[in-house]
Amino acid sequence: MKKRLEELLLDAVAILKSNGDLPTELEPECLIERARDAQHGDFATNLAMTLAKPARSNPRALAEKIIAALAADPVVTKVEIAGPGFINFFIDPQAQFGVIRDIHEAGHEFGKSRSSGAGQRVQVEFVSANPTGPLHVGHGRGAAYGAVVANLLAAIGCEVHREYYVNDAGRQMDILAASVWLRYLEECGESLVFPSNGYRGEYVRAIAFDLHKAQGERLRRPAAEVFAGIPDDEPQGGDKELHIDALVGRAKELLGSTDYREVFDAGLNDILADIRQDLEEFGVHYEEWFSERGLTDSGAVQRSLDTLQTAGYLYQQDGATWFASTRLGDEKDRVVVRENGQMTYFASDIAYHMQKLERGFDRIINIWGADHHGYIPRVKAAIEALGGERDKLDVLLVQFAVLYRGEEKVQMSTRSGEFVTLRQLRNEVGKDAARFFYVMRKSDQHMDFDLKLATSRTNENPVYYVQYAHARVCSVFRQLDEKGLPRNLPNGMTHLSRLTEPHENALVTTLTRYPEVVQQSALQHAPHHLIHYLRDLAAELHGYYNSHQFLVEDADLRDARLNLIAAVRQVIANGLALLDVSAPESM
RNA sequence: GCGCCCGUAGCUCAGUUGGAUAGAGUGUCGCCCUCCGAAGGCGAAGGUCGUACGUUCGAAUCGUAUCGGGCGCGCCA
Repeated sequence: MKKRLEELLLDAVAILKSNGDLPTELEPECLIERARDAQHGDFATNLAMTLAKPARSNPRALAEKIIAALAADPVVTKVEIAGPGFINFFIDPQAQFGVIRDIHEAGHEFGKSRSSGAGQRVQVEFVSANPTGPLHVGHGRGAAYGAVVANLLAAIGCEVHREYYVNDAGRQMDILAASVWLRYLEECGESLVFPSNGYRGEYVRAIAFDLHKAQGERLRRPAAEVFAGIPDDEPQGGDKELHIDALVGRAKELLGSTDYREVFDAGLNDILADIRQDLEEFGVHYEEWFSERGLTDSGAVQRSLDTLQTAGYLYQQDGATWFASTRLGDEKDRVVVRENGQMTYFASDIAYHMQKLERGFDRIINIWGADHHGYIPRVKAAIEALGGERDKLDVLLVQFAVLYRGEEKVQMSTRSGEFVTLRQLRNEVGKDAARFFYVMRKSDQHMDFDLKLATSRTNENPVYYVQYAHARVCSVFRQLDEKGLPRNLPNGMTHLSRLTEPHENALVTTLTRYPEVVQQSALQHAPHHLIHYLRDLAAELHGYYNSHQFLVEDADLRDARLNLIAAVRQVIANGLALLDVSAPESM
């Protein structure tokens, strides 16, 4: 419908150009918008206002000329000029009823399109939390957001590749390995002081317990030997970083590389398996789990550095190797190889993005916690230095959610290991509410997540509100059966013109908006638009339900109304499916 | 100190990329079940869009300044 109006307008502009009323070189950006207010008709354009200045004419006069040049269309019942020069279009309500047929025919496909995505290969990397412990509620928002963005992109025709970057190398993982081993030694009966900077969570003990069961005392070393000559920990007046690093070194030394790897992998595999299961249960699926360690093993890291070297972006200073990212818009240059010869995390990330480029994605989307925003310029710089286009990469930032239980803020502390995990959240509020709440707000905005509200089974809860609309339609159809009334679907389609109530016209208009909403949400990576739409649609359904009886005597009207509410049910189900929230038949 | 994000109804948030009288939900108050599910609906009240200049036909939206809040500024990941 939008397109149709745009064509009408462009034709009119062409006529005015040939008349000499408009300069021929003018390229109008034809913007048709949906009117915000029903009084302004269905669609509006500000064309006359934007063209007024170059045409050296006043907007309202120009608008009249445009309207005069406008070809007649049976669908358009009225065109009028309003306000400073808007042209408002009124659409014949009957003309929109086709959407009910469309929805019925397309079913769960309704709302999907191919035009804007057009087979683009898009990679979406999200969550990618270090496998050093279970996912917490902060990761949950990134998980829900990433999964829905991926669904939305797929719905507009993109070929989506969902990926989790596994940070299975690096210092944090070594610290985890050391933590597991020390807990294992305790399991063996050794007595020791656990490092303040180690991973103190209960899950580490569990891993150590299993390790002890599997390996017996084989990996045991006397605590005295382990701690001999290790610099003091912070509580003893030392440096906790030096302390833990020395313990990592000692573990490698005493265990040897094979056994150390055994301990390391025990931690990694156990936690990764937990994360995978957690996400799986949350409805988050990946095409690929990409290993950081694999980048080093395959030589990709070295290769990416060589590329930068040849391109002239690397230099030596203070014994380290630096990437001259300032030349590509970063605030300072970054170290890629440390003085001690070790690669930095950033070096792996350069290699990872090189791989992303090499794999030929048309677009690369990274979803990060908002606290990483300072990291964007250097990654974009790396992409450019590697010969890629920096605009291929979109970094979408997700702010952390602050949890509340009613008025009361839920305290979280990573240090003590007593943070609220995603699993705990799911157990408390359920998958549907968790997913809905996480994407209800604009992603780069702080949000308050009220656990009490998410679990409440009342009208305050927006999840139930939308789901209830779906269940309510299902209930009507159950009633139809119970009353023994027939339903004739084709008959309803031929009598859609019986739908003349304002509620019905409004609902039909809202239904025609759905594909636009999906498209807009996808292109803007903004699932909250979809949520708002679903609430609007549910609200209109509830309003309709309260003021009109569907199961009326008049079979033609009844069939038409049933087709309408069935279409509403379908669209709600489709929207909830994109969110991966269930659409229950009864509640 | 520098950089990025954010200040909209009592509270939580939208605002279609510069458009028409700034909108929802919730809370408060008043109504609506002999009727397909009241987990619902209808109505009322509630605003100097942080503040001040500026850009133009027109600003919550763009620019500058300022106040307030968050985050980031490692040879950590």
